[in-house]
Amino acid sequence: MKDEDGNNNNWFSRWEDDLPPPEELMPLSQSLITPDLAQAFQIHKLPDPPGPLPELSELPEHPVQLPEPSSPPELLSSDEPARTLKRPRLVWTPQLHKRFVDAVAHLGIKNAVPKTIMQLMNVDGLTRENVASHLQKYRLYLKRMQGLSPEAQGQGTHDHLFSQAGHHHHHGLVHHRGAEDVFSGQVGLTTIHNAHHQFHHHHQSPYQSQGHHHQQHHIASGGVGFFDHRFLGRPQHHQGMVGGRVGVGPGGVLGPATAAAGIGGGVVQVEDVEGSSPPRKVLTLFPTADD
DNA sequence: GCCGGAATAT
DNA sequence: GATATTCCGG
Repeated sequence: MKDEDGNNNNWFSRWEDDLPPPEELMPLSQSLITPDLAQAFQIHKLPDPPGPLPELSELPEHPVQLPEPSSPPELLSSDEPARTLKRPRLVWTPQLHKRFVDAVAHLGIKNAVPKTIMQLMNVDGLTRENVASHLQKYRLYLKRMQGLSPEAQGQGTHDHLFSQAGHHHHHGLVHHRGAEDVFSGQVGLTTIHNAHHQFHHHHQSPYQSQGHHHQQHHIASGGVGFFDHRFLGRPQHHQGMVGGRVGVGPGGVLGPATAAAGIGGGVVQVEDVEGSSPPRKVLTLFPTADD
């Protein structure tokens, strides 16, 4: 136990120092235990044992996987479907939310319905109900945005991310009123250009390989023109029933079923990045891997 | 019966 | 407050 007072502590002392800022990177497999459980046990952070902890730098290309509970603490026979088990609450991490927003943006308002969004998001284990619930909240968020000055919108002075991703624990003098630190995705920061389907990222898709559906959208930020009108009238382009079934019905603890959908179509996303004198833009293919 | 959306519950 | 579940109309 040599402690050199400063920076030569063992991992135990500095394990959280090494944690990259949430804004930097965030593994898509965040909850090792269910939020409920964590809450019930009043666990806020779970010190990962010194072992193979989720690699932050090893983000796979895209097939997003929802963290699945290995199994409820209770007994779970290896052959019991346990169709009465409840799946843990979904935690909408910024990454997931971004996928959601991207999906919604790419679908027209006409197609931006739970099922379609869910399919586009292509997240393993994500249910239609999950999306529906989130969508409901998202719409409320948008509605509140409507009545705000354009400044206030992009002005996400504090781009709060809800979920337990960027937990601040400051209680003091931050009195907010109105909708400031609510949803705040990069909704107001992201510009989506329509691009021709140039790329074809195909990953393993055990379930389906749908063709490409390319939707073109222009989402400008800063303007009051949210994705409102452009939302209101989109040529539909249904891809028909994709057989993408991600696992589990009721309570089915879906394993690491890597359900990936071949999201064809290359929609390029352009976002402004600050930090340098000349703001630069970054292109991202739709099925953002770097989210 | 499936789905979407709002209301309501946890 | 966030997410889930229920309810109801289409």
